[in-house]
Amino acid sequence: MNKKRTTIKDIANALNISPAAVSKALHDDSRISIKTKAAVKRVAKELNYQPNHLASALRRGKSNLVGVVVPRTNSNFFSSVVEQMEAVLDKAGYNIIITQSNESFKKECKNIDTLLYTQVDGIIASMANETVDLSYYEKIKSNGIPLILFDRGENDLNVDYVGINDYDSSHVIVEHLISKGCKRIAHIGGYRRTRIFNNRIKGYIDAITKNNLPIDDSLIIESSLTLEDGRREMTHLLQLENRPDAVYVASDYAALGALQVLNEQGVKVPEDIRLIGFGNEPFTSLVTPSISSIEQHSKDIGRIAAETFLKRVSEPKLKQTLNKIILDAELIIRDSSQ
Amino acid sequence: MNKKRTTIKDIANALNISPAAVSKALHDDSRISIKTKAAVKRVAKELNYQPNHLASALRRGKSNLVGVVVPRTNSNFFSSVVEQMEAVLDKAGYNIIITQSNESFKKECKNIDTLLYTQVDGIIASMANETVDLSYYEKIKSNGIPLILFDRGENDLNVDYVGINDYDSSHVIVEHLISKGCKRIAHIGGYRRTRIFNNRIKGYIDAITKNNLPIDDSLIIESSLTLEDGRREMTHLLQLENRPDAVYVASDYAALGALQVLNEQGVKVPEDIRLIGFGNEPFTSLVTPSISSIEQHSKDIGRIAAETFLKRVSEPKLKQTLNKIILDAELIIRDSSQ
DNA sequence: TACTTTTGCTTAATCGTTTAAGCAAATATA
DNA sequence: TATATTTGCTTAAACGATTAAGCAAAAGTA
Repeated sequence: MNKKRTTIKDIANALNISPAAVSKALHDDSRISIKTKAAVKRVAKELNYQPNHLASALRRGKSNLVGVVVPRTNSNFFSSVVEQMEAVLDKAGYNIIITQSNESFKKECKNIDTLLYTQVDGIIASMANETVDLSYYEKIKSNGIPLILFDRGENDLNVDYVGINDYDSSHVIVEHLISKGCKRIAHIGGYRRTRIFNNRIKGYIDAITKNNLPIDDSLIIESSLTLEDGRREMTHLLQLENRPDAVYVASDYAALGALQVLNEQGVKVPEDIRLIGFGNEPFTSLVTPSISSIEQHSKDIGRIAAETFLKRVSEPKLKQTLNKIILDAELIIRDSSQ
Repeated sequence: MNKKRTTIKDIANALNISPAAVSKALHDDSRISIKTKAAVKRVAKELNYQPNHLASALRRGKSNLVGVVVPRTNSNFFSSVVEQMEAVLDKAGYNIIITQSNESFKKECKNIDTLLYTQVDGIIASMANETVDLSYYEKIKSNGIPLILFDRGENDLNVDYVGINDYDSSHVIVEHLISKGCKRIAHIGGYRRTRIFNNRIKGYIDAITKNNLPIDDSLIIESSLTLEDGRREMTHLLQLENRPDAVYVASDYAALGALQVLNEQGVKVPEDIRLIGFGNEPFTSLVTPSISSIEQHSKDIGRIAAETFLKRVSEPKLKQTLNKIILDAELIIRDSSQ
C-alpha cells in the first residue's frame, strides 16, 4: 500500500538509531553490536527493504556493473562465453549488462555509449566484423575503466585479450586431413583484414607448405563466411578442373552451406571430399553427415575474460598494456572428415 | 591525465555560473539564455563531459533501464524478440539489461533480484520452464514497476502478456496434415502444467475431433521437448503396432531429434511420416529434409512487449490488470510435410 | 512614471547511501 | 585510582545531478 520504498532511514526510525548505524549494520561493520545488527536485519526484512543501488553506486563511485558487447547473442559461442562471464562475475558481486551489435559498427558505438552512460565498472567486448575505427574503444580506455577484448580483438588497442590460437588450429586441421590421405585441401576463409581470419589463412598456408604440399591460389578463398557464401564458394570449387579432396571452412555456417551443395550434387562426404568447419556450433553434430569442427573453448574464454577484468579492478595501479591470453583450440572429429 | 571525470560543477566553474544553470542549459530549459546554453555545450564538449547517469537517476527516481529476463539468449526466437525490444525502447530513451535464466527457476529469481537492485524502471520477462512459484514475480509487482510477460506467461499474475495463439496454431498444423491425407497424427508436446503447451495439446485434440478423426491417447506424449526427448519419443512411436503417419512436435529441437531417428531408421519423410515442428528455428530450414514449423512472429512480440511497457510508464495511474495480446502464428511449410 | 511581467540566473534542498570524524560510555591497563 | 583503549553509536558531509523557490534586472504595460 505504501507508495514509497523503504530506505535505511525508515529502518533507523523504527529502531530509533541513526541511518549511519543501519548502513553499517547491514554491512556487518565491526563497530556495531551484534544485537543492533540482528535488530536492523530483522526490521529490514519486515519492511521488505531493498537497497537502492543507484545511491550506493553514486556514493562509492562504483556501480558493480560490467558491460558486455558481443556481435550476436544467438550464436552458441557468444552465449556460452557470456554465461561463463556471468558465473564468474556474479561470485565477485558484479552484474552484467549484455548488448549486441548485430555486426554493425554503428550499433556497437551506440552500445558503448550506453554502457559508459550506465557507469559500468568495465567493458568486455568482442568486435563487430565491420569495425575498423577504434575511437570508441579508445573512449572506453580514456574513461579509465578496464577494457577486455575476446575472440575479435585488435593489437593496436593495447589492452587485455583472450582468444584461441587460430594459427595453430589451422595446422591441426590441415594435418588431420593429410593424415586421412588428402592432398588437395581448399580453404574457404574470412577476409584477411580481420586478424583472426588472417591468422587462420596464414596457418593454413604454413601447414600446407610444412607438409610439402603445393600452394594452389585457386583453393584459397576469402568471403564473409555466411551460409550463402559457403554455398557459392563450394559450387565454385566443384567447377574446378582439378577438384579439391578436402575443404577447410573457417566458419560452421559457411561449412553448412558447403555441405548442402555437396549433398545436392551427390558428392560423397567424406569419401569424395572431406569437410571441416570452425566454431563447433551445435548444428554441426545435427546435420548429415555431422561436420568436424574446432571447439573454441567458449567457457574458458568467458571465464578468463571475467577473471582478467577482476584482476584489473583489484589492481588499478597496473596500467593497461597489450596482454594476450591465447588458448589452444580442439578439433572435434565427426563424420565429415572421418 | 585528470583522474576525475568532469561534472556539471567543473563546467559551472569554467564559466563562472552555477551548476544549476549548467544542468538547465544542458536540458535546454527555456529560462536559460541562448548564449549561455551555447557556452555550456561548448565547454561540456571541450572537457569531454559525460553525464553521470547514477546521479540523475537517483534524483529523478528513474533509471531509464528496462530489465529483460529470458530462458536463453541463444535461441533465435528469444534473441530476435530482444532485438526488437531494444530497437523500440532505444527510441524512447531506454536501455535494456538482458539476463538469462537457462531455464532454471533459481537463476530466474536471482536475475529478478539483480534487476530490482539495479533499479530498473520495468521488467519484461518470459518464464523458465521450471517456474511454478510466482512469488518473485509478485515481488516485481509490489515494487510498483510495470511487469510485461511474453511467450511463457501466467494468467494468475494479472499483468500484460504478449504471445501467439497456441491453440489456433495446433489447428492450422493438424488441418494442414489432414489436407495432405494424414489420418493418424501424433503429438509430442510439452507438459500440460505450462500454459502454452497445454494450449497446444488442447488445440491438437479439438482439431482432431473437429475433423472427425479418433483421439488415440498413445499418440499424445508429454515431455521436456529437448532434442533427446524428441529422439526417445519418436523411437517409441515407431515401435507402436499402428504407427502414426504424421508427427506434430511442439518444439523444433525435439522435432530435430525425431527427424534424426526417422532418418536413421530409414523411414521416409514426408512420404511415410510427415513431420512438423514449432518455433521456426533457423536449423529447420538447414536440415534434410527441411522441417515445416510455426513462425511465432518474434519481431512483433518484441515490439509489442516494448510498446506495452512504454504505455504502462506513460500512464502510471492505470492499474495492472490481465491484458493479453495474442498474435496469430504462421505455418511455414517445408519438405517434411510437403 | 509606476506598476506588472518576463528573463536569466542563484540558492539550497533533495534523492538514498556511505564514511570520515567525533564523542560518550564501557572496559582494560598500569 | 587514574589513564588508555575499545565499543557502539551519532553527526555531518559527501557522491552528481535535478528542481522548487527566490530574486534582481530587463522589458512590457497602463
